[in-house]
Amino acid sequence: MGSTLGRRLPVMADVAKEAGVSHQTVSRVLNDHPNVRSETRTRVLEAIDKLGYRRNLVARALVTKHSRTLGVVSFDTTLYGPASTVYGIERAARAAGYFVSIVSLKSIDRAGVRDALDYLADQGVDGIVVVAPQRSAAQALADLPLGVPTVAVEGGQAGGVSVVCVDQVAGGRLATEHLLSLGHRTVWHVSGPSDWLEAEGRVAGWRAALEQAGREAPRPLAGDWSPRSGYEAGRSLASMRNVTAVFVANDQMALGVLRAFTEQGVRVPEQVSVVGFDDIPESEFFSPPLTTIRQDFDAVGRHSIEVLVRQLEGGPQERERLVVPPTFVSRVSTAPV
Amino acid sequence: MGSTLGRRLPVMADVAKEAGVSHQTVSRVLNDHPNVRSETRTRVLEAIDKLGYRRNLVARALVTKHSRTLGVVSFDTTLYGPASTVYGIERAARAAGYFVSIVSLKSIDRAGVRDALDYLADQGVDGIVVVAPQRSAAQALADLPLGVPTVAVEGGQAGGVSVVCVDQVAGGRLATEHLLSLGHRTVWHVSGPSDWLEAEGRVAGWRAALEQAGREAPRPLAGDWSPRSGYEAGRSLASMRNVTAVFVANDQMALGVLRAFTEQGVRVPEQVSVVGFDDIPESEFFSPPLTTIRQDFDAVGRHSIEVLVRQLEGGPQERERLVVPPTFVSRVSTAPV
DNA sequence: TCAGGGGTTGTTAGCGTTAACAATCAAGTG
DNA sequence: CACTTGATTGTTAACGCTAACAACCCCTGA
Repeated sequence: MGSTLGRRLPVMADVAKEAGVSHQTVSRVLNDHPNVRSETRTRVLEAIDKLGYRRNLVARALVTKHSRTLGVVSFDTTLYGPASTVYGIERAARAAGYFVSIVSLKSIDRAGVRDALDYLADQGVDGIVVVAPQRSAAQALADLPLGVPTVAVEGGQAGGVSVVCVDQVAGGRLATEHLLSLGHRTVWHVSGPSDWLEAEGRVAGWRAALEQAGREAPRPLAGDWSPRSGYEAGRSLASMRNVTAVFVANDQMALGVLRAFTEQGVRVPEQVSVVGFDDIPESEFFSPPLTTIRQDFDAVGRHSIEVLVRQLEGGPQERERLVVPPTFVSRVSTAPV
Repeated sequence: MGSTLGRRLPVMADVAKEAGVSHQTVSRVLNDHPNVRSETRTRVLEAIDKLGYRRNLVARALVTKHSRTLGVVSFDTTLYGPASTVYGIERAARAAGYFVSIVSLKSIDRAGVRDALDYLADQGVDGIVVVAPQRSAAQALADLPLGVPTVAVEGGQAGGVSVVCVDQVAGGRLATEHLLSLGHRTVWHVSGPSDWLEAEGRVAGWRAALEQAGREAPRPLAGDWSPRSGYEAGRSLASMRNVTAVFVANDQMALGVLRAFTEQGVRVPEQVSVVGFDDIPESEFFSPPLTTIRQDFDAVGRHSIEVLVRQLEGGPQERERLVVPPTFVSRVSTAPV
């Protein structure tokens, strides 16, 4: 029994022998080199087909120094925002012919980000996308001397690397101006955690709109993005007499606010108007359906890959900064005073 | 100028020279071989440190035939369930020392699954986790002769491979029995798409509980997991006189049902009781807070990696089938008749 | 004293691919 | 007809690592 079932997977040399050519010619066919006689090409292709040959990408990566793999570092991909962004990234990367290797951090601190980056660099990724919504993550990026092209998503002015983000300030402004245009004296704000750049941007936009209208900005109530923290903020708000309009920094917290108001008998939008942020799929079915600011996470994901691939394939580029505008989504949680 | 700044990354040979040993000894230190004099070891470690050497995992994978990368195929990681599962998988894999490469499908059909699997196999992953909630995906798995160890999550009786899943039937039963115990005559059901195994399991559990109690099962209304489809089912339900209890196959649809009821002036739980499924973070803040069945996605993710790693490192194993029990979460959307 | 054996280290040969260069052949050029 | 040119193919040498084996050390015990 010359060969037991030690069925080794076929390698390039096997194909070469089968087709009666050299392994290099097989390589040429696989890599679409111009100078291969079309007859030879078909012969090779047939051999490949017959043997069920699949090129070994690891060996290829070793010699080319390119793995065609991109790394993604993200924070809690359980949240709708990060999940959608990563989803967009993954699809765009695949469309561009890259694999995606993911690291989800449960907390983003300097050390965590550095570890993740090291981990990916070790694996030999060609480029990295860091979904870096927290200031600390953005900072960690700044002082990393890693030799791999990197793009930051929501990374503020993240040092040294290109950034793709949604214009949070414009979003905050949009929400606040809408409320003001409805005749509300002022607008309260339930913010995200203070070390998140997105939270900061929304606060800035809210404050700017208020100032521009000559209104005083009340003290914002700080949440942590969770429905529960929104609920707690909502209870505070409900107990105050003069609140008629609230801009909540994300839809999940807005849900909590709505719940608190309902419990306290505060009617939305009759007594208080509420605007959220994100436009998660659920918002349309809240009670009442939530007016909110929509972020195009998919576009953010796609753009980040575009920028990264441009850097990868077009040689060293200038740092880019790509800003995606948010849009206003009108539903029923807001009404004139 | 002998060396321009052609700063090549250091390789093992460089470390070897620096430490005055052979490259093989460096390899031995890196791989924790027992027979290395501790003095030599420290010398090598120092050289590694000094040069900032990092082992090239691609070269290593080429010779060992192991990439220490696991592939994950999932469906729409934007949904809470898949997202949480993948999150659990990723963390468990990393803890076990594996990288994770992800492919998110937008629609799961046979061809899509096959492509994804091929794609990952090409990349040289050591094992694959397929989050295969649809019947078609599970079937695709059945007739794949791929040589890579694979585990299916929610894959029903997926042919040939080990499966980790939540006991959907038990969940459906739990929900229905709760409603029945509250004195409701019968329980209506808003189901998920019929080609999803999870949907099917929940229907089966609901039907079994009803039968066991000697009640007739009304015709289930089919949804597609989205809040909108729940909303539509809710409108139908609201227009019917005899509905007092509804088991909805996921929390998002339950939100839609709640919304429809609110619009039609049907009060929950006073007039109708509603039970959801999943226990997403928002459910607690629905109006009213939703009684639901909790799935431990994190545990599912962890277990799938455990099973896979066991297969990877312990040689060929028996097919396993690991079932995670769901739990009942009582809130305010249900009440006695 | 010398054979035997474990601990420690070095040498050599791949892993499967692509890059660089050499070789061959047919076609055109003066 | 010798000579360049371009297309096509083959040969050889890496890429950076680990496995297998060989070599050497020092210690033991007869």
